[in-house]
Amino acid sequence: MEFDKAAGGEKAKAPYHHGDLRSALLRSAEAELIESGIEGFSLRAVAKRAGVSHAAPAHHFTDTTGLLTALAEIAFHRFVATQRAAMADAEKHPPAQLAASGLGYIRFALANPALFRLIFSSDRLNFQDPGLHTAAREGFELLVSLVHQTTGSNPWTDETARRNVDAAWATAHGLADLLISGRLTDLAALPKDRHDAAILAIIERSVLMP
Amino acid sequence: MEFDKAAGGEKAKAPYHHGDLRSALLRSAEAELIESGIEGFSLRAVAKRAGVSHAAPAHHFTDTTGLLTALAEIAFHRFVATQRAAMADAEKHPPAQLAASGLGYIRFALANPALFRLIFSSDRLNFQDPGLHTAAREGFELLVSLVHQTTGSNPWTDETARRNVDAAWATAHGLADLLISGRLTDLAALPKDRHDAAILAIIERSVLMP
DNA sequence: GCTTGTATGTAGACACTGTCAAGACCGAAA
DNA sequence: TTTCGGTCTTGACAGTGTCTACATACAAGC
Repeated sequence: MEFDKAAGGEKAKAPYHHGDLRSALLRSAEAELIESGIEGFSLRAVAKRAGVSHAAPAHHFTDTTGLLTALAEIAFHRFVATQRAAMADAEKHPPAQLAASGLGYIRFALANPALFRLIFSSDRLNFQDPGLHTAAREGFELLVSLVHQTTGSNPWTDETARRNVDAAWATAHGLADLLISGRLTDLAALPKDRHDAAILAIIERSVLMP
Repeated sequence: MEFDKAAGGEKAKAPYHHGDLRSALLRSAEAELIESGIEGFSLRAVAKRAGVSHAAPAHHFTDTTGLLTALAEIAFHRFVATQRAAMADAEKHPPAQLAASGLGYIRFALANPALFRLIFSSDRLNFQDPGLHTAAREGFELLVSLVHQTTGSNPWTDETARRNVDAAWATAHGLADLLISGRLTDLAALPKDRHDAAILAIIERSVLMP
């Protein structure tokens, strides 16, 4: 059983009150998701991994949906952070930034397939949840602003620009989803530089410049 | 496909031997999948819907994976058939045929979101199964041949052509997956003709002509 | 006509699952 | 000290997949 160092510095004997069970459960939930997939995900396994009673997760997150929703919120933040990191490594003019964000999108999926599946293909998430809703919106707004800068048209008002958003999103998303399900094997097998170059090329042509 | 054989209506008294339980179970499985989603899918619910004992499905399909794999095989055939139907309605020159197949791809997803999710996002399928493997390959080969005809290069041998396959597939797949998860709401809200036109335009630019 | 074999289903049991209600524990406010 | 609210455990319940043993029906072989 694993226990993180609490602020009190207690050891050996587990105290009745965990101290930071909420985040420990989220960590266990991610590990379980990676190991068993969404369809094999089990609240009780999460509890066991955290070394806690079987009903503890429900106490913190109401039910399975609650726990997965909280985890999805975290995942979304990491997802957007990965996109921003890829952007930081790219040239600073808009088209390159847009393509780089797509590359980050795909990198996150490849590095975290279970989390990617969770946030995009699970029917056990509550998108009414304000935290998850905001986190998801953050990613969308990044994409919109990148398309805006790249094409010079505002997707919030211009329909052609909005179609460019759809196209860029779909291209990156399709590549990500097909890659993690093992369906673009030869693209996946390319060495990193050619792999990235191929992806960037595909994403770039998805947006039509005016 | 192999669904309806004996269109015999429901009898009042069920005989011990159902007669065509295998296909009845597949029909029930599809209905259950639509109603409960993959994550809520239950063998026992399928059995109950078919009016049969709880262990009957396992007898025909070994386990849950077996039943879902058999259903996925049927779904793949319908999926490819929908693509071919869309192609039949389109102009007969290659680029239009390729784009139309993508439109069919997306139409199937919108009409059968549960089946689409099953064949593309489930970890409960056995792709080693010959039937499923063949069915899946059929769709891929259709795409490859369309890209071949459109660009004049053979994707099986030419790498650039292969990247065009990746791009076309990813674009259609991304649009499909995002649409059925309700993420491209304004594209989805367009009237049918403009909806189709927008999709065709996005798919067309995904493939780079030589 | 029989018997027998084999498909096709059923019935029961087991270890799991999520969720609910009730209680045990602990820190701190009163 | 007493009380109280939040944290966590315990026990129960119905529902799950899958295993085993058993029941039924149909079509051969004699």
